[in-house]
Amino acid sequence: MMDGIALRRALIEKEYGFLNEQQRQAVFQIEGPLLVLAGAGSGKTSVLTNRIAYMLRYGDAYHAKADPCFSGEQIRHLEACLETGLDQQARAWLAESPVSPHELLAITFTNKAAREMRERLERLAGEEASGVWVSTFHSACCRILRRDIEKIGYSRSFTIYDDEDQLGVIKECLKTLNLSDKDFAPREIRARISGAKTLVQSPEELMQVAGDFRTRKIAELYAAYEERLRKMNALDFDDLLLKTLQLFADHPPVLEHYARRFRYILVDEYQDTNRMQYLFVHLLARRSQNLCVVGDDDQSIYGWRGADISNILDFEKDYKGCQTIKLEQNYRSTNGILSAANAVIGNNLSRKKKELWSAKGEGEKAKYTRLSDEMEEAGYICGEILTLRGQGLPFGEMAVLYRTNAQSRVLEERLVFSGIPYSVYGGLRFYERKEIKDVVCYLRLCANPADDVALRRVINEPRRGIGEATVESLAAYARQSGETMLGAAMDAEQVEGLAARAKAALSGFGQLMGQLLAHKELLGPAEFTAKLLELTGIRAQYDKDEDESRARFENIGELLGAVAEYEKMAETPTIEGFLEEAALVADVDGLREGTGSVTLMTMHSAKGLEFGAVFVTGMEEGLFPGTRAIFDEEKLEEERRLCYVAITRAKERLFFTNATRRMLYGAPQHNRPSRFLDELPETLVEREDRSAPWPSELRRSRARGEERENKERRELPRAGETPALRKPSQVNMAAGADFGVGDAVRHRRYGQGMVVKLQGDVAHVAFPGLGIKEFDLRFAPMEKA
DNA sequence: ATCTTACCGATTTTT
DNA sequence: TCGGTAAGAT
Repeated sequence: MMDGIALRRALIEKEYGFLNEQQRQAVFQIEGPLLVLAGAGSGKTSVLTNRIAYMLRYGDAYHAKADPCFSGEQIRHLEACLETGLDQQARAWLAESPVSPHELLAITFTNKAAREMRERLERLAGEEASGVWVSTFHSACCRILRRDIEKIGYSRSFTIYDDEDQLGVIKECLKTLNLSDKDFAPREIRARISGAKTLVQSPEELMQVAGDFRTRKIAELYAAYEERLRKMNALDFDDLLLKTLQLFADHPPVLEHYARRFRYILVDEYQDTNRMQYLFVHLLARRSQNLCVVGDDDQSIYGWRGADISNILDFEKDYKGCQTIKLEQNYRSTNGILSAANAVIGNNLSRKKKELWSAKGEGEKAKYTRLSDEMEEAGYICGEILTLRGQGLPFGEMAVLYRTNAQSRVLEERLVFSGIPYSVYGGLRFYERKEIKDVVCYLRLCANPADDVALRRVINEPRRGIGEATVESLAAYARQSGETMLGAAMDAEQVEGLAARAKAALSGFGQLMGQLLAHKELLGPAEFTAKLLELTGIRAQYDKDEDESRARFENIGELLGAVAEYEKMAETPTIEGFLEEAALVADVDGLREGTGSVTLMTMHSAKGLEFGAVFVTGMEEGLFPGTRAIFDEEKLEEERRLCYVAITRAKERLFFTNATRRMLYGAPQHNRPSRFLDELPETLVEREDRSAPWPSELRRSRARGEERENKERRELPRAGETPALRKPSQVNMAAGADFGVGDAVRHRRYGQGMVVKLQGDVAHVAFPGLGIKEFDLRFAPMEKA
């Protein structure tokens, strides 16, 4: 007969019998650090949610050393349960000091992941689940900061700036520092500042490590940027984490409070954490050591935005006594697809070895097809899509993946032409639309009168005759009087050097804001927003009989709907609360699932999704892997991981395509097939070359017997006409040197190459590792080497 | 102040 | 090729 401990274990194992051995191990291991290396499609979310549900219900019952001391009657009942399954009674007896919901913190990267986890958890654990903090890094930090940010010198009503707002601030800073946005592209500055913040580097620290003039200037910009943000009581997305770290560092009792509270912490997608996120988790978990991280180093594809893969690779070093569990059984794909994925990723050196397998059969072979150009590629894909549809696969189960968004256009054209329903993922999100952002900025200005960025945006929206010059005078006045711009606008009469008309316009705006602020006190968020639309004239502005106006106002209607929805849901609804939701939960109109259309998206955004059939397009050197990755081993490995992610999205069917010749950014490219294709074993892929010896548009026009127009298209050399007989003036006018086939050349961007073909003004130049590119010699920044 | 035309530059993206 | 932005016209 079993003892109490063994019986308890047996029962709990039975209760979680739907999980595999490794998954169960991960669920039951709740004390101490735990690293779960979850391969693609290995049931990671299931482990995460079941682990939480297990903790809430059973505590540490599986590993508990204390004898449960069951009575004879209990034992009889429980043993019966071993056969029949557990009932409520049995479950209650098994529990061993269950974890309380408020001791749990589960962190994800995206709102979508948080929502999914919360939903699944509620299904598993019911009511109790609502007490668990399931949130993104950013919203967890936001919550912490709303409580205590005053301790580090911000007001609790701080505003969150998105990247567009950031650019505005950076442009302002460039002016103050007298720097040109030509030399310091605002987007680059933003990336550099974000990079520094991600490394938890202050402006001073950046200045200290700055080796060159440029970086020193960037450090100055960073300092100015920080100062501006602080004045405006605003935080950017990085600040949500950074300021939380600062709060923890400067006020240990605050950290103490959360570290004590969150005895159990789970982090999803750990391979994507950056330094700030690592530290945040580390600080909270240092005391309890009950930290469970789940991730897959092979799916780390966000290194370029600060994700530090060594966080997951070094977890075992950081957390002594850590348990590591690998989930290698895949529940998504056929073995053929998994072997392809394993083969590709096996070429990476810095990784934890994993080998995916599945209980599904071998499945259909993957198919690689080489086409002539991107139009042919798109056409081929449409053909295959229709075939698959004919075989009964719904459109909604198919995805076309590409490396860059620019590739989607041609695909879309062909899909429309073929009458295939599709939806493109990516592009402008709801809260980034102009009309929405305008309204949101009015709301923001009402919530935080110091939000000068919002003011600049709305002060002349709709048009009320306040131009750039007026705004700059206002800003100057505000700067020297130490007021906010709104404050300055409210006593516009004081502002010097302004025409009477400008002053009048400014005070008009000031009065408008005064009215709005008064109404804000009296009305609920939804009513207030409606009022705002009237008073500002936004409603009137869009009240025109044009399609665009109507569409934009419809969006505003949706925004009103979102405010009303928020008002219904929130305990104490406020404009501030709504704005926080809008800033952090930007996916009101995310990808509509189950719409029965083919999905077009980048390989990056496909992470976490799955489809019956997947097309991985543009498999070309220079595109995938991209030019920048080819000479950089680390970047190349990240591209390879991206390839792995793309492949593992497929459940049943997998297609690779590429084109001999591709128009990219208006310039024709000739790329060799991607090296990732070479890494796929011959036995796993069926290869077909459908590329034509001539460019397809040429073939088409020939077939139609058309005359080729000379303007854009180049003439092919005709028989009897050699390049040497061409008028010299047409050859290399600007280049100043005569090029011939076989010449070594140096291109400003691509470096050393060799001319392989000359057609009039067009030279075909081969670059090692990059393939052949075509240049118009009259303009190409290229010289003889 | 606002509208129109010439340029430049260009992975990947969430919060 | 496309879109966003900067200088020029009205």
